[in-house]
Amino acid sequence: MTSDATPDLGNLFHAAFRGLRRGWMEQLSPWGLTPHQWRALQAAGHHDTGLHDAGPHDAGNPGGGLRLKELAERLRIAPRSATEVVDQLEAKGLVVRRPDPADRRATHVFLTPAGRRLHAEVSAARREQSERYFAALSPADRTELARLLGLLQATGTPE
Amino acid sequence: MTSDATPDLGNLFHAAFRGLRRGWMEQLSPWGLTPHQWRALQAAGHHDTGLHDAGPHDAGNPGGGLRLKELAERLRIAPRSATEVVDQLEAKGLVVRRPDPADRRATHVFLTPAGRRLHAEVSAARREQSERYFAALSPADRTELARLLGLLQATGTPE
DNA sequence: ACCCAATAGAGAGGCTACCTCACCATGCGG
DNA sequence: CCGCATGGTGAGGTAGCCTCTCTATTGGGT
Repeated sequence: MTSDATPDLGNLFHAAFRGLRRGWMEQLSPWGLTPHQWRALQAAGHHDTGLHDAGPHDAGNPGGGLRLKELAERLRIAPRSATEVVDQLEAKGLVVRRPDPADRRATHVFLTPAGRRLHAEVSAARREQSERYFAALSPADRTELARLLGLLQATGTPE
Repeated sequence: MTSDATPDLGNLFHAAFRGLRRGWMEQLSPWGLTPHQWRALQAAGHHDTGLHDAGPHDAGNPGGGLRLKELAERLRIAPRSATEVVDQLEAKGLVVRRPDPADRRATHVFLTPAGRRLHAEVSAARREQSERYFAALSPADRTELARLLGLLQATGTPE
């Protein structure tokens, strides 16, 4: 290539990330989830898990409900596309739609027990795979990497 | 969630990488290139740049010639899909197809002068953007990051 | 020298994940 | 009660990828 004097962090980053992502996608397929479906499930689960019954500060947001609009924003897709992802997850029995009692225009997405279970399973598997991937690094190196990535994320993700 | 108990390098990695990639894709659009088109151009240019950039001294063995099959392998797409990408690049006047004189079944892809110029431009712009992205890190940190990514790439990318 | 499986590329057709535009029901300030 | 904004979705389009199939070639075995 051009020069190894300039390691080109961008390329390195890309190459390294690809290894992680490939394993990640292979991880998903046994469960029949596409990356986006997983992300949606995760987004819905993020509201659901642990925050359940949290209540008052989430006005009219009963525990696991994520509006489709919000979901679209999180996945950075058009609202219409969020409808599709939710359709798919609903067809798989992983989530359900429930009307927002406070705003009857809005629909909330809830994880079903199956959805919650699968979310937990995939989370665990993903963590384990991630663990395996980063096993090449010593604990000190991992800490260091986390620090550096944190720096990048802080400046690189304005929002 | 468990996000602060377990730093979860995977997530961190993903988040940080996304910042880089977003900028990268925005970088491409002014030139009317999709990420895949750029990757294909780069793959073709990889054969071309630096090796034979000035001289068509061996028109027989294509200095810039990349078989579509090879291109497909590099982009990790089906051979048929490589045809499409090359079609697009050819329509833009960035590459040309030329038959392999040694194997008349094969077709080689060459960068046109315009393609070579654009490749250089985008490379420079990308490097600059990358530079800006990693500006959050001190030189020492960058070296460190490069080392860590190198470790990951080595083990995480078997091929 | 020939035949036949293997290979390179491309045509046809299909799938999926996105998008935009139009539409309906609802909410809310006048 | 009206008019406009907002949440979700039906309809329809596009881009990128796939597999299946076809043609032209190549090269090894007999």
